[in-house]
Amino acid sequence: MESACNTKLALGLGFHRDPDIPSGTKKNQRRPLHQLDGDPLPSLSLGLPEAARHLCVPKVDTGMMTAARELNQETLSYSNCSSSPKRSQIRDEGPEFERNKVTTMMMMISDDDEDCSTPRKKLRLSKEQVSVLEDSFTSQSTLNQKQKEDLARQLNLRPRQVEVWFQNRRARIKLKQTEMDCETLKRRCETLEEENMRLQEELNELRSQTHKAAAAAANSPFLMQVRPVAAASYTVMCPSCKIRLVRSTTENLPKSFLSMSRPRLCDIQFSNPSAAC
DNA sequence: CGGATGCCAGAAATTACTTCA
DNA sequence: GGTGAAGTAATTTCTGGCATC
Repeated sequence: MESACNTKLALGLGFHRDPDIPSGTKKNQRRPLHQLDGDPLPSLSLGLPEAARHLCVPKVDTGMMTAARELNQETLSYSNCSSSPKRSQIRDEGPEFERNKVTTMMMMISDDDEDCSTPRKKLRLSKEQVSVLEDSFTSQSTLNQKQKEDLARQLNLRPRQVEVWFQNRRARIKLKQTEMDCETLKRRCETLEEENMRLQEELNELRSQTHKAAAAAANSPFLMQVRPVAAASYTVMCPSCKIRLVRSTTENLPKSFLSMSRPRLCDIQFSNPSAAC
C-alpha cells in the first residue's frame, strides 16, 4: 500500500474500457465483452495508477479475478494519497472553518473527476448537506442512478458519497430498529417472567391450601365422610346446600372454600352441574 | 430448459477518522 | 494535552437477483 503511494505505479491486467461509463448505469444490463469500448484484447500494464484504474478486469478465473480486483481496488484507494494533507495537520482554525475547508476540498475533488481516486479521508458533511440528504431519505430510502447523480450535483458531492450516505443511513435505521425490537422483547420477557413467578406462587399457595382443605375436611363436622371415590379423589359436602362434591386430590380448591367460616362450594365445579347453588 | 457464469446493487462487516467529554 | 467512547464516512466482503451463454 505504501509502495503504491510512493511509486504511484500500478500493475493492471484487463480490458480497456471507457472510464466515463459508470459501472452501474443500469442494473443487470451487462454488455458483452466485444461491445466494450477500446481494445477488447487482454492487456498487462504497468503504469500510473490513473491509467490502471480504468482497466476492466476480465473474469478469467476466480483467483485471478480476485487478485486483479484487489489490485485495482488498492490502486483506487491509494493512488492519490500523497496529495492531501491529513486533517489533523490543518486543525488550527476552528471546527467551522475546518468543516468549510473540508467541504471545499470535497467540492474540489468532485469537480475534478467524478470517480477520482482519493485516499480514505474522513470528510464531515455539512449540516445543509445532511439536511437535504435526510429529506431525500425520508421520501425514499433508495435512489436510482439519476436521483443519485442529481442529488450529488445539488450537494456538490460525488454520487458515490451520496450512495454511501444512503447505505450507512439504511444501516443506522436498521440498527436502531433492531435495538428497539431487542428492548421491546426484553421488556416483554421481564413481564412474562414476573407473571410466571406470580402464577407459580399462586399455584404453590393453592396446592398447600388443597392439602389443608383435605385435612380440614376430614375433621369437619359438616363432612359426612371423606372416602376414596377413585384412587385420587375425595368427596366433600357443601355445608349450605348439603350437596355432595367429588374432587380430585390433584385439583385445587378455590381460596374461598377455606377462607370462609362457612365454606361455599357454589363456585366449584360439581359432579352434577345442576347442583350448583 | 437448466446450469454456469458474469454483472450489479445493496447489506453486512469492518476500518479510519472526527468530535467531544 | 492525552484518552476513550460515540458517531459516521468510507471501504471491503458477501449475497441474491437477473441476464446471457
